[in-house]
Amino acid sequence: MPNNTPRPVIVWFRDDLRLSDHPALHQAAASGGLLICIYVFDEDSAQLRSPQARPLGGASRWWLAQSLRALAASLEKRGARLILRRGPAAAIIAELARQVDASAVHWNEIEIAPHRAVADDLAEALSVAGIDHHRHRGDLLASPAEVRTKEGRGLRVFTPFWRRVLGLGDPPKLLPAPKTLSAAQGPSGDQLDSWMLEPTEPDWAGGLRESWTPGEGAAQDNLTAFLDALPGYTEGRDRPDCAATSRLSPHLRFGEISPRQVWYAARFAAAERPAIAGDIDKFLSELGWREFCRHLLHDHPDLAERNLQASFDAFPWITDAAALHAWQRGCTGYPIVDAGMRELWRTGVMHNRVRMVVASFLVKHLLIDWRCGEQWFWDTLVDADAGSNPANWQWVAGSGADAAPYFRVFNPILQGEKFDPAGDYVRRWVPELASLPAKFIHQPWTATPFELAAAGVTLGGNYPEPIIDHRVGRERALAAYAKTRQH
DNA sequence: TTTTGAGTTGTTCGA
DNA sequence: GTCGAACAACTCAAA
Repeated sequence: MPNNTPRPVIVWFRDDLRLSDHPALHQAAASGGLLICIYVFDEDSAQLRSPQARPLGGASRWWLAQSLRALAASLEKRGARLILRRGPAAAIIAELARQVDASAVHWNEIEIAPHRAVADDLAEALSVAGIDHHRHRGDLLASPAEVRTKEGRGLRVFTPFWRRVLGLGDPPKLLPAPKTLSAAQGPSGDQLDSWMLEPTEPDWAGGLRESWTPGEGAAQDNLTAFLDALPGYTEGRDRPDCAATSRLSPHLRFGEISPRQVWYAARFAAAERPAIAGDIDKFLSELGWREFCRHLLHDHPDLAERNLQASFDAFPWITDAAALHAWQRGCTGYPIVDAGMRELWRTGVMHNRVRMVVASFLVKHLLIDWRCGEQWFWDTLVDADAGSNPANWQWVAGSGADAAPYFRVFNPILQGEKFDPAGDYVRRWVPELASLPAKFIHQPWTATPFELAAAGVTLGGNYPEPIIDHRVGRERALAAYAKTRQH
C-alpha cells in the first residue's frame, strides 16, 4: 500500500543564512516536500582541517551564533525549524537523509576549494544511497568559469576583470523568500550554546553587541539606509570620521544578504536617481573587489599561505614579537594606526581606508610578514573573508595580484591629516588623546610639553612614543624592497 | 607571436 | 602653497 505522506526534503544552510534570494531553500520549498533545515558546524571534515580552510576566528564565531539565532527565528515564523548539528558535514547530512528517507538534499555552492570538496563528498554519499541532490548557484555574481582570459586563465588585474563581469549583464533574478514553509517532524539537534561560539570568561563581545545586529533583517535595513544616504559616497567612503560606508561586509560574509540583492538594489537606486550614478558605480566596484578576491582564491587556494609573486618568498621579514604586539593592541604611537587597531578590537571591523594604513604600517614600517597581520585580522574581524582578507593583505604587501607599487608607503601622519582632518576618529578610539588640538592629534610628539600637559597626555606614560620614526621606517622598507627586486 | 597600453587607494622633492 | 616629476620595472590583457 503506497504511503501518501510526502518524503522530507533537506536544505543544508551554509554561508547563506537568509531566506530571501536563497536558491536552495526556494527550490526545496517549491518541490512540495516537507522541509528539514539544517546547519552543520563543521571543524571536523578532513578538507576543512588544512591551512587552506582555517577555523573561524573569535569574532566570526560570535557573529555566527547571533546569525543562527536570527535565522532560526525567521524560519520558525514561517513554520519551519533550524536543526543544529556539529561534526563532519557530509557524513552527518548523508546519515540524516537516510534516517528520514529524504527525497532530496539542496544546498548553495561555496566556490572555495575545501568547501567544494566537502560538498563533493556529500554528493557522492547521497548518490550511493540513491538520494537526489541539487547544488545551487552560490554567492558570486559570476562563476570563475565564466571569467577567463583567452588562454583560460583567471584575470589578475582588477579593471579588466570587472569590465568582464559587468559585460555579462545582470545576474540571475532575485528569488523571493518563501511565505510559508511546511516542516517535517524533524529529528532533534544541538543546543547552540553547547557549541561555545560566544566568549564567556571574559566576555569580550560587549563592543560587538553595541556595534552590530547580525541577521537578514538588519542586513536589509542597513542596505536601505545606506542607499538613501549614498550621495557623496565616492569621497565620503575614504573618511573614517564619517559614516559613509555600507557596513554590509559581515552580512555578506555570512550570506545574510546576497551580492545579487545588493546589485539589484543599487541598480534600482541608480535608475531612480541618475545624479548618483557615479557613486553607485563606485559602490558596485567594491562588490567587484569582493568578487575579484574570491575568484583569485578559487584559482589560488593557498592565497593566505603563499605569495602570489614568488619573488617575495625571499623578502627579509623581521620577527619582532614586541612590535607585533604593540600593533595588535593599538600602541604604536601613531594615532591613526592605534585608532584603527582599537576600533577593530572593539567592534570587529575597521574602516577601509584605515585598514590600508595599518596594514602598510605593519608590513612596511615594521617589516613584519603580511601573514601575521592577515591572521590577526582573521581572528578579530567579523567580516573576515577567505578571499578578501589574504588578497588585500597581499595587495598592500606588494606580493599580490595587481599589487601596490613598492614605493607606496603610507605616511600615517599624512593619512590621518588628510582623511581625519579634525581628529574625530582618533579622539573616539584613542580617548587619552581626545583633548589634543587638531594640529597635534596625528603627531602628538610635536606638541610642546606644556601643550601635552594641558591635554593630559604623557608620551611614554599614558600614550606611547612612536615605536619607529616614519622616515627611518620608510627608508628601511624601501631598502628591503630594493633587495627583493634584485632577485 | 609580438606589440602596446595600462595598472584602486601614495609620498617626497624641488621648481 | 601648489604642482609635476620621480620613485622601477613588470605583468597582464587584448589587439
